[in-house]
Amino acid sequence: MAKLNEKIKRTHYCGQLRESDVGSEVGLMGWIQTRRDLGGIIFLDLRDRSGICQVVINPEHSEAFEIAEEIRSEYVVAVKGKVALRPEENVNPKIPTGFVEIICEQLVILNKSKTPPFPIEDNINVDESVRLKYRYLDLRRPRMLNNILFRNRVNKAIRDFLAENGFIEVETPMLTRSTPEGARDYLVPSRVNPGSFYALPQSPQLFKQILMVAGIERYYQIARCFRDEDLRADRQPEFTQLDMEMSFVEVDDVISLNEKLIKYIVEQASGRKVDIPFRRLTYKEAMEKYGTDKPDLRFGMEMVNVSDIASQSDFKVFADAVKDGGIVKGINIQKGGQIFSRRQIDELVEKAKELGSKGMAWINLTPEGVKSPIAKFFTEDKMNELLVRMDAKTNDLLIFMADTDANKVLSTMGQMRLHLGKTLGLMKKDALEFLWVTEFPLLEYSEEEKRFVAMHHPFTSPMDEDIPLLDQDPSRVRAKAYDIVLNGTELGGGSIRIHSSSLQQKMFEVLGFTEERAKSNFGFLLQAFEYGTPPHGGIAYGLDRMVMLLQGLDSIRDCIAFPKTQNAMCLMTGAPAEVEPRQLRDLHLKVTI
RNA sequence: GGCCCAGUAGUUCAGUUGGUUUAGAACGCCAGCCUGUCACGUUGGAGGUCGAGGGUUCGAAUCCCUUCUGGGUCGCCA
Repeated sequence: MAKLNEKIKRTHYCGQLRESDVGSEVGLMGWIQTRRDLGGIIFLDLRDRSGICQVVINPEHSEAFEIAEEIRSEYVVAVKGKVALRPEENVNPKIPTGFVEIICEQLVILNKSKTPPFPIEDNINVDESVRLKYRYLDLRRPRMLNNILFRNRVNKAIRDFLAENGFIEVETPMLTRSTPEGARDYLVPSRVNPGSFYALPQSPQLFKQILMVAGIERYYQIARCFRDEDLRADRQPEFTQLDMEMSFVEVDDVISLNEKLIKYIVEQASGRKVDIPFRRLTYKEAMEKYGTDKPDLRFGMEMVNVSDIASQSDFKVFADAVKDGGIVKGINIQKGGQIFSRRQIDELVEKAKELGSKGMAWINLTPEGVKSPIAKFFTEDKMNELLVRMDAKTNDLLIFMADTDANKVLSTMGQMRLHLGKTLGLMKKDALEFLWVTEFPLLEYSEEEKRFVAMHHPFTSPMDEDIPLLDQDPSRVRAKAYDIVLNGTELGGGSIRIHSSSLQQKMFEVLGFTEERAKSNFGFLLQAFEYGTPPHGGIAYGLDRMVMLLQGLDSIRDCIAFPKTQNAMCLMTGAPAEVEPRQLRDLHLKVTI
């Protein structure tokens, strides 16, 4: 094995060679994708970060030829040779470099490789655990490399845009204090302070607010965050947020700046156009029309409230639901009567029950007239009124759900809408339907804790006109909070914060914090707020999710270089692992299992 | 914590009514031949504690129990 650069200097990247390079003397370095040994002539496909090109070794160069006979997959080699145009009949149109090849003059093996456990190529079907164990090989695959490169472009676009707009990147501590509320913390024992623990940040929330008090005015950070909860395809225990905060802003300022940011990111990283401003829905509208706070707007099928008409029918299920304070909602599946057979409609009814509904009524508006098990309960007038309300046209299929629990109807119907969207192929993967959801409730009642908890977090500002309701009816207070939704997935969320220490104390009061507890957990924030806090607000994005969605991936694991498994383990390093007793002693810890 | 799916050569899988099986195939790997391949071809070869442990049985990859691992999902994720 020769020293690097002893004989060959790298002059080009494999994937960039074109017909215009024909005749030039090049030095290439990379990995062997494949060797095709025809006996009297050997072809090597050489791969580097940029792509693949073919190297030809003729027997005239006996030294190189002997070396080429030894070469195996994933050997690291250096090649010196001349770029030549391939004879017409030997062009490979499948690769960008397929018109040319390197006539090898010198070949050096820089390093050997064991046979990889799986082929380094796209479209492999290999168990993810094998890929994770050999992540360094998995990342060599073009598709994975492309995800990493894409993510890098997203990060660069973020930094370029925010720097251009006066934002300052500030790092905040990873070792911080545990706070109540929210997810389970990852704890780090302190050696110097026996019995005390740091927590890894769930988000830099408090620090970024303090930075506003500090006069930074515009902050951002691509921040690693930690939550010790169970994993999912779109959830890892450590993940990355694009976190930002601005002073002297209201909701619309944050939203409009972020629309420009997202437009810039998508255009720079993907080269795709994005129209702004995005659509907006209030939380209430979203729930009433789509049954969720993160509607997928790639398709319509909005829910329609028909409680008033339904209550006047003789159909007991409808009438009773409304009478007992519930609602009846319908969805018009356009041309559904042509798409769904009677048997498939029955399957939809089954699906509705699976989703938690007591049942599902339907009306099929066939060219011959109304066909429906519930038609007999409606007078002709009421049926017509219902059809008009549902905007029903011939061949449309209308479905209805009713319950005394209005929220249950909304959520079940919302899930049914998603099921229909999926079944009917309406969720186009390449669509980008951004949406702001605004005016979230400030609080929600926790049955488990028998008290109000913050829906977003305890520092979210109520809407000015709702502040009086804090005392009267906390459940009705709306917040200056907003979520950004993409294709039915929550991309990020934020709010205008409370900047008055008295309002903040009031908020803790409503949340049932004693004064001592508020002081001990958040005293530093309350104290900071007493020293001239500017009005401020911000937003945080799940960056892994953003990359996943923009790249059309099914899991954030595919855009994280070294992700963890569902058991929160790293199959490559074996983390987490036991430690030496000495380390535990230093930390004053005793393991009890 | 609950539910569901999957663990058999390096990889992807077949084999599961318990016994003609010495557990097969493809790709990969190794060796020979081959001067225009690019899924090279061709001839031959090696390679397995059937995830682990226990049980039932004359006999277990196959049935039962426990457990581990990977994935999905509900709970959880301010």
